[in-house]
Amino acid sequence: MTRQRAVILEELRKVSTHPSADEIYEMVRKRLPRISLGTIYRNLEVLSEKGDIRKLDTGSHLKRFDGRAEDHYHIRCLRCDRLVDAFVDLGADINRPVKESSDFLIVGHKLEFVGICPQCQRQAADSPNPAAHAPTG
Amino acid sequence: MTRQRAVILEELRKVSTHPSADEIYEMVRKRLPRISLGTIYRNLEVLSEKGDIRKLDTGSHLKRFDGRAEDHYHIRCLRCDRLVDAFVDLGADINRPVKESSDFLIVGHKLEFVGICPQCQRQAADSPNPAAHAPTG
DNA sequence: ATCCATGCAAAGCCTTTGCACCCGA
DNA sequence: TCGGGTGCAAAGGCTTTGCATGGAT
Repeated sequence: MTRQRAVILEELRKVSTHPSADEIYEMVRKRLPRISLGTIYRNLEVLSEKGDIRKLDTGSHLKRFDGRAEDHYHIRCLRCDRLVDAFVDLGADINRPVKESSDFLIVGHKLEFVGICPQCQRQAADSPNPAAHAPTG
Repeated sequence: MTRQRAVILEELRKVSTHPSADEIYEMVRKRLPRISLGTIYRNLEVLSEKGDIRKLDTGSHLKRFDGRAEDHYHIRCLRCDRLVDAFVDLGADINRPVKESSDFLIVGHKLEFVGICPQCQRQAADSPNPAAHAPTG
C-alpha cells in the first residue's frame, strides 16, 4: 500500500459523491501534486479488485467509484447525473425468478434506480425537461 | 426513414445477440457496402430515441443494441460477455422501497443479471476462472 | 540489489462531429 | 430548389499501456 494508494482510498472514503477517476485525480492532487492520472486509474483498479472500493459501471459511459464496499444500490439523477446511495431492502431474492427460468448460473445482478433528484425537481418548475426512460438492462 | 435506417433496423431485428454498433456495421455492410460507421451510430441513436430499438448501456463500456423495444431485462455472462433476454416477472414493484425511502422522483430502474452462460459453464470444467462479482449498481 | 509502483506521454478504443455531396420531395 | 441524411475523415473523451525512473525492502 503506497502513499498514493492510501491517499486515493482516503479521499474516496471522505465523499459520498461517487466521483469519476478524473474527479478523484483532482481531489488527490491537492495532497499529492505530482501524482499522475495513470496512477489514479491503476490504483482504483487494484482497490476495487481487492474489494476496498467499488467500481460503478452502470449507467453512463463515465465510470464512478464508491468508497463504500458493502453491497448497496444507487439512484441516478437523469438530469444532473448525481448518484446517491440507496440502502434499501427489496424484500425478496430478486435473482430467483431468473435462476428458475434461465440456464445461466446466476451470481448476482446490477441494479440502479433512475429518477430526478430534489434539486432538479425544483429547477424543473422553471425549465421543464423532455421526459425520461424506464427499465433498461 | 432512409434505406440505411431501414436496413439497420431490419438487421438488428433479425438477431437476438444484442450486437454492438461495430457488429451492426458489419452486418449492414453486407447489404449496403458503402455505409459508414457514422451513419450506423447516428441511426442507432435516432431509432432508440424513437423507441424502435433499445440502447443498452448497462454493464460493459461497449454499448449494445436490442431490436426488441418492449421492456425486458438481460442476463450477461461474466466470462464471454454474451447477453441474453430475460423475460421474467419480478413479482413486485421493485421501485417501491426506493420511492418510499428516497427524496428522488423515481421513474424507473436499470437491472441486469449477471452469471455464467451454459457454454461457459461447460468450459469451466477445463479451465476454472477467477470468481465473479455480485450486486453493483 | 531487487522489484514493484510511479510519472509521463503516447496510444487505444469507442463514439461523436464537421463538412461537402447527394438524393428525394 | 431545398433540406435532411449520408460518407468520409478528423476529432473527442475516457482509459489503458510502455518505458524509464524512483522508492522501499
